[in-house]
Amino acid sequence: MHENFIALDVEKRDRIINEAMREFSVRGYKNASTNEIVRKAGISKGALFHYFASKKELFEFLYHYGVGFMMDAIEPGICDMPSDVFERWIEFSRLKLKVAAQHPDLADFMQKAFQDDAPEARTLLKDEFSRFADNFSQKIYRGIDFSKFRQGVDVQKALQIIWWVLEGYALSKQKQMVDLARLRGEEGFDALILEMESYLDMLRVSFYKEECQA
Amino acid sequence: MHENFIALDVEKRDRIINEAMREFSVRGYKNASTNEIVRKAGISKGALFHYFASKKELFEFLYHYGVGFMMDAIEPGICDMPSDVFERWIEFSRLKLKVAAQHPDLADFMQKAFQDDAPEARTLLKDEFSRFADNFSQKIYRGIDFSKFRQGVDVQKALQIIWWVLEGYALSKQKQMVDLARLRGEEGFDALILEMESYLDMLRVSFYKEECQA
DNA sequence: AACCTATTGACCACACTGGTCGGTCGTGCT
DNA sequence: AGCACGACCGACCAGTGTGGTCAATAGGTT
Repeated sequence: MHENFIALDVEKRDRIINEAMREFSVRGYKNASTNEIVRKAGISKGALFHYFASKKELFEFLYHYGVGFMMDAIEPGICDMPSDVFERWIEFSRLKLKVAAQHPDLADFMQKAFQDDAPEARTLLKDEFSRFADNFSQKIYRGIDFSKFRQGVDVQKALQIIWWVLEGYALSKQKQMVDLARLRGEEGFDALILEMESYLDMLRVSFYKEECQA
Repeated sequence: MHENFIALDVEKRDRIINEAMREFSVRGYKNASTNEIVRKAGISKGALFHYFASKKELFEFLYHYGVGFMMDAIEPGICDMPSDVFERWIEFSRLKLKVAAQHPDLADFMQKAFQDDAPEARTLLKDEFSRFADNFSQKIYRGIDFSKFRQGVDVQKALQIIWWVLEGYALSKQKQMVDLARLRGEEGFDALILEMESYLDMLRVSFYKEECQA
């Protein structure tokens, strides 16, 4: 269907993808305006509908593209994850935050698209994402070394707390992340990850047996 | 300005307030439709513009009303808060969650209204909310008993963690809260608060000196 | 020249907007 | 009864923005 589009110059194609994703994520499927997309992407209305038969098809392409992108970005990094929850989840968060910092439009789009309630946006593609998410949640929860936890600690609750702290940190630094990634690249980003680890270290002391806190 | 509206039958007035808040919160200021509001509230178009001179004025009324409501709901409960962070913040969360469970439209509206980027929605009223928020953050942070924390614990980070856990819990149970509040009232709600406390207890053990964990 | 394809942007019918206004109706006063 | 009043109604308005179309064009290749 989208041979025309795929054959496009990479720069132009990426510009269209980015602007379209941004528009969809900011205004939702229904209120997203194709006029606005073509204006921001610097192409003509006709061109957009030359590449994609309809708004819906554009959305579906973006969704498919987004899932694929996320897969490629995260999958290789989580093949063999350590059995230590902290190490594992920090690594996972690092990967996730890196994508979110380097491709904020794409990350926003995927998040919002998943919870968009316009019927046109609620297509079979959700299944695609679900499979992808299930795959991940397996890799995230399967094979954690529970023996490191102190006796008397409710492990399920401990995991939940660790997760909330990771999410909380990520959320609180979201905007900073994007700016930092743009201005300073790796190093500024790594400093934030380090700070995130310092929060988790406090939990490690709390939840792990003393001999497991190395 | 809104004497007509205020003089209205309470039931009708609340219906309009609720539906209007819901519409604004789900679609944002700009995309909210007065047609939809009157339809859902079961009044005529003429009536709405009889009560409020314009869409903007309706929004401002709702905002003002919302701030007042929150004040009345939370203020009395946080006058004399305990110096123990856990007790204090649990109580605060309880109050906040209760409002959110019993008046979800209002809670959503206040949250979304504050971050709406339509210029009409970014009025001086933000100041009103800011003052209200400052007032709260004082009551929340001022006079906490830091002496209970173990030596070597970074208190600022500990507070942050506690906060993230409270937020995380609230977010994860959001939908459940609304249903539970509607179906079972107090008791179901209290069970959730109890569960929330159990998470915090784990942190109390971690962060507090042993003699302060009673 | 002739042909081809990618691209343009003026244009379409239409959906829907916030707001208006002539009119209806119930109520209370004279 | 006649009258005035004000709450309320909903058809209607001009305006805006929509997704999508299509004749015209630009630019390259033969």
